[in-house]
Amino acid sequence: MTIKDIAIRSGYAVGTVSRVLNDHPDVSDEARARILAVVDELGFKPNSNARHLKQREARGFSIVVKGTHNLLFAGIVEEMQSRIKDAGHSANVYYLDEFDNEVELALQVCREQKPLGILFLGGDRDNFTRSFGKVACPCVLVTTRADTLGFANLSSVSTDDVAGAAAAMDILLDAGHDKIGIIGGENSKNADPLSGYNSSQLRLAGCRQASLKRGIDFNPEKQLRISRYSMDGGYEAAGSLLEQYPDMTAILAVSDVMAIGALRAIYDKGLRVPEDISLIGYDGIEQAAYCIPRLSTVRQDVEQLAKRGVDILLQQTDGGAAVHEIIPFRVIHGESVKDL
Amino acid sequence: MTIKDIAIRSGYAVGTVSRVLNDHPDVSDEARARILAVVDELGFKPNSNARHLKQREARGFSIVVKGTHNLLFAGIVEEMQSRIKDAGHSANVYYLDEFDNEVELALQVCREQKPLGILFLGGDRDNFTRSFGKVACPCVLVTTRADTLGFANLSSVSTDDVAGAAAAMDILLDAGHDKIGIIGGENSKNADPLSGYNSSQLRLAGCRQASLKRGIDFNPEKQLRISRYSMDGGYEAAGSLLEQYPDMTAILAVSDVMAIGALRAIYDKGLRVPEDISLIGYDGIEQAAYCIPRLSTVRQDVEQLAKRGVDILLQQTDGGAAVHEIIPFRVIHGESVKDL
DNA sequence: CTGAAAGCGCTTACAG
DNA sequence: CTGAAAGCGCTTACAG
Repeated sequence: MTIKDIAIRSGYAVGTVSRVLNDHPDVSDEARARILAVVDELGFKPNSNARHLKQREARGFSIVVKGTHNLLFAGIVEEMQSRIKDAGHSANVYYLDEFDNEVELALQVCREQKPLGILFLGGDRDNFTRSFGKVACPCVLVTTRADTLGFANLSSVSTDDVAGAAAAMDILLDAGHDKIGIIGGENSKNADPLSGYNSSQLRLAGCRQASLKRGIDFNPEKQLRISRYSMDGGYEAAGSLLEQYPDMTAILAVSDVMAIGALRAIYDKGLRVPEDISLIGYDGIEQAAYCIPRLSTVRQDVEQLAKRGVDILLQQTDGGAAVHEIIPFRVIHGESVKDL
Repeated sequence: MTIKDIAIRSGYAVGTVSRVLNDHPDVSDEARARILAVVDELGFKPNSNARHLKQREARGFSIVVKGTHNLLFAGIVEEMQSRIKDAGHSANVYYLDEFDNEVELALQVCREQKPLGILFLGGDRDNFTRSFGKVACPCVLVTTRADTLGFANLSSVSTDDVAGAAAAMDILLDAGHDKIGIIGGENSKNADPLSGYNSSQLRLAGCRQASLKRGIDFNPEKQLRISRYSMDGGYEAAGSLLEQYPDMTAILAVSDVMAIGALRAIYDKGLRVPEDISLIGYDGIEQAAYCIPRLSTVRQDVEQLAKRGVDILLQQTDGGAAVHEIIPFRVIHGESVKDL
């Protein structure tokens, strides 16, 4: 069934049907009523391929989510969708694998859907450097800084990863720990885990800074393990630390998911959190609060990241300049850190 | 940039370019090489709107996932994607909200993408009854039975929810528990939680059967709470049970996610699992194994569900008849159930 | 093996 | 306010 069937059945031309379907103002009430009745009766749905193929004007927003299973992003997406809807717009969400190229996907979306703007949840700096120049619409990168990328149509809303990780580290240091194992997150293969702009790299830099500031040596060889962003990865990494760094008294993981894995690894070695090993995560996902013991962590402000991301995108769509905003994090004191 | 640009630049006609792009056999090696070189040089990507609009023959498979955050489905999707790829096909994944209509989405996908077949992860029986008749391609419903729906093009691969829940219940009963609180899952509003074909309804039926079989009364008023499929929901439901059913010694939740919430609720009341309250979940998601204590649960066989789902779909695509297969579940003995 | 042309189902100036 | 027509970027019989 096509628009043509509706035209025949309603006695109007296809152009008029199209106008009704698109809420075009120049249509008589009579035509609108008649056509909508037929559309309803036949259960007609326009073919969006044809629509997008022809449509030149941009409509709706797109949200590109890097990492299907990312629990932090899951919360942000929901919040964004409802905010976009509240602003009277529609939103399409695209999920891609953690290791796929989000900018290439965005390029395709631009070509084929012509969105008013795009929100990126997470992003790999290299992908942006390489291909973002070809994206024309306003975009906001959420949870990752984009100020140093220097694109005029790319804003960002993020948490200060360096400061956040330093704050997490400070919790452990303040509690008297100075033998701290650290679990970093895997980025693009063979990148230096300690320098660079990806979130794990920034967080590890924060850990090191916090250490050095107190005159405590930071020895990656001994203290650091790199892991996938998964419970399984955290489990392995913590296991390795527990074995090879026996006088360690605390572990910091740069994501809660890995911390949850570490928690179980510690128990499986016959140790307890926080009695034997203190533990702190990062992100502040819902699950952290359901752990036993409740996980101490640094919470990224999901509501604000979503709200400001959408606000800035809407603003930029109206011709505003790119903005780079830092949203404050919050330290969550759970039950997983013990004073020495 | 369009196929026309490639045609001009390569000196061939658009038809030939299209043939090369679609791996059509009737193209000279010379033309193929020249055209691919230009495509590569210009970084051309065909517009899939135009492609799908014109294309009559079906290509690729679609996976429709009901519930963006469903951790059980997440594992299945990954497995399916790799199996479809191994079979030399492509797969598109569509995620929708738990409360959106998956069959309507499938209908749109059929109209616009013309897939060879569709895998549904989760499904609401009412939606299928109402609209699945309009879906023409072979489909497989995964994790939910479809045999009683009676559609010739709809197979299913699922776990026996009644037997699985009865097995979970038996673990508690065998351990000597006879005052068991039960957390059911929310379906379509104001449905009877105890009769019907949705997974929670079937699982609750299994719980009741297992109870009655031992001559133990099943009193929904006292024993049953209905909850959203979330940690938060499980937390609330368990809290309510703990307060209003004080001599309860065990809780069964029809999903692990709710069980994780219940676990924390029990601790927050100053009680311990399994010393004071035994706990068992359902599904066997990865997280259950990371809980402290490790969660006892009934595991759905994710690999087999994915494998058989894909196999049956491929088979049906070649003209096979609809098949309804039951995959055995496995009882996982964690650390969360104590013998009384 | 290749080209020219019709057409997929829409939207959108252009007339009237 | 409405209709007739061009055209979005592809694919696919149909000739040759």
